[in-house]
Amino acid sequence: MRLLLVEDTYDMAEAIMIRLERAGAACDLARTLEQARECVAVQRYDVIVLDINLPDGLGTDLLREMRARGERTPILMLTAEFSVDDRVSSLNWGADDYLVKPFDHRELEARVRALYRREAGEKSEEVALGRLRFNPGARTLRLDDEPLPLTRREISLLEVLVRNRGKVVSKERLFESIFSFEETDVGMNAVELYIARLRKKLGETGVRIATQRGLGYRLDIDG
Amino acid sequence: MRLLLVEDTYDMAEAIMIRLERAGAACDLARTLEQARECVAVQRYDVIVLDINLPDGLGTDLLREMRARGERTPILMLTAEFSVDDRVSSLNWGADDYLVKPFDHRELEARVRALYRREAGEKSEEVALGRLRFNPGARTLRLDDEPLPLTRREISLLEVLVRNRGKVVSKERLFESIFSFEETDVGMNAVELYIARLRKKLGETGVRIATQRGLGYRLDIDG
DNA sequence: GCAGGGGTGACAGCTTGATGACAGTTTCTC
DNA sequence: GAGAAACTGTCATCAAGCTGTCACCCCTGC
Repeated sequence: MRLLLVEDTYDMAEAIMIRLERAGAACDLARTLEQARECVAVQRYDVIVLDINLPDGLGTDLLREMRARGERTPILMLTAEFSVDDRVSSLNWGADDYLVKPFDHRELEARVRALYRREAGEKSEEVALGRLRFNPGARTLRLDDEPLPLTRREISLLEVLVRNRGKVVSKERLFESIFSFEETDVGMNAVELYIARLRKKLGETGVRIATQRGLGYRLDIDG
Repeated sequence: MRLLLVEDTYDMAEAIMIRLERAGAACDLARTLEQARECVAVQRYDVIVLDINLPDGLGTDLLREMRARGERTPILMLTAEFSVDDRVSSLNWGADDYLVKPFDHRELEARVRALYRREAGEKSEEVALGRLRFNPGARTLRLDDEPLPLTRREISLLEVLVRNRGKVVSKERLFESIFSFEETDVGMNAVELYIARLRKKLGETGVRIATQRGLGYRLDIDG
């Protein structure tokens, strides 16, 4: 999941970043509205977490601009205190959810995940893949009820492939979903590496990753 | 698709070229207005991507010249920052679209493709060819829902034939749509080769490539 | 039957992807 | 906090697939 966090206070931003990254998101941070605009122009995000109070304007401005352009990226607003005004105007302008600070981090994680899931139209959290069952929220994979341990990166990769199972996903797209701008010096070879590692772990489970030369990879399920 | 990119900054040009070429376009690069004029004089393009700020003038000058000559080649303008002036004058002078830098590369790809498609008057992205379905954007071909893998060149060739299905396309025209000036040392035999390879892959799918001796090739659909 | 364009198999060079080994880093455990 | 274990990403090497040339054959229309 590629995520943009727009939040100016250092401590808050840091805390949220750490949590979301641990939860497997490739997470970019913007400290100002201006930075956020640049990020949004260059990168497509799965979810945006947007603070309302920013040094150079209101988060709702960005929200409004994006919706005016027809961008439907799920956006979760953060508001410093419970303000009926903020809430009403946010939802009016097309925010998908909002959260009042201070909040429980697990709450934020759950809501972000819900937005991400809703975007893909998945109803339940767990996805059945032949003999495998994948739970992106809990970040677990099981083979016939037996846990099959994967690392953070492997799960991030698998998550994108599962969301697009049966369809080809380009290597660039996979890269963007796994690595944030901060990790931009990572080579494209890393994607190939994790594909290889995933393949090895998936083994003969009936789930395969097919290579489409020059186009990308596709997750196929036997039977 | 034969495309001209007019862009002076090296990195930007490089990045765009790589993307568009991977997307199957035969892509010429002009670093100056002067170079661009030469290209346009010599070669017919399907789409032109034109930066406004160039070392020896404004992209809008070229736009104006071409429109004055009655050339209707789809042109997408690139502008360094959001300037209402640029936008208004570009669209006034007959630009077909514009994009503000920085942008998401997929956005550029999608817009270029939209212009190309519009030029041919295609409404939807996917084209039905008997039992085959061809999606030039995703660059996929399917036979009864089964993917039929083609290589980059094969798809580029097929794309031109499909756009002109039922009509004869000259070998020179096919050559120009597949190879850019940089690949000009490639022999005309290469077109024949790819025709042969395409024929082999198409097999008995009801889509045939007929040879019109001395004139070119024509894509026919049975039934 | 002959001239010239077109078709095609074989091949060599190149690009892209796969993978083992390794070193730096983080995380876990005691 | 020290040591161990696991995770990450780079590099080098290997394998597979794509590309375009060549050579040679086959048609087709005179």
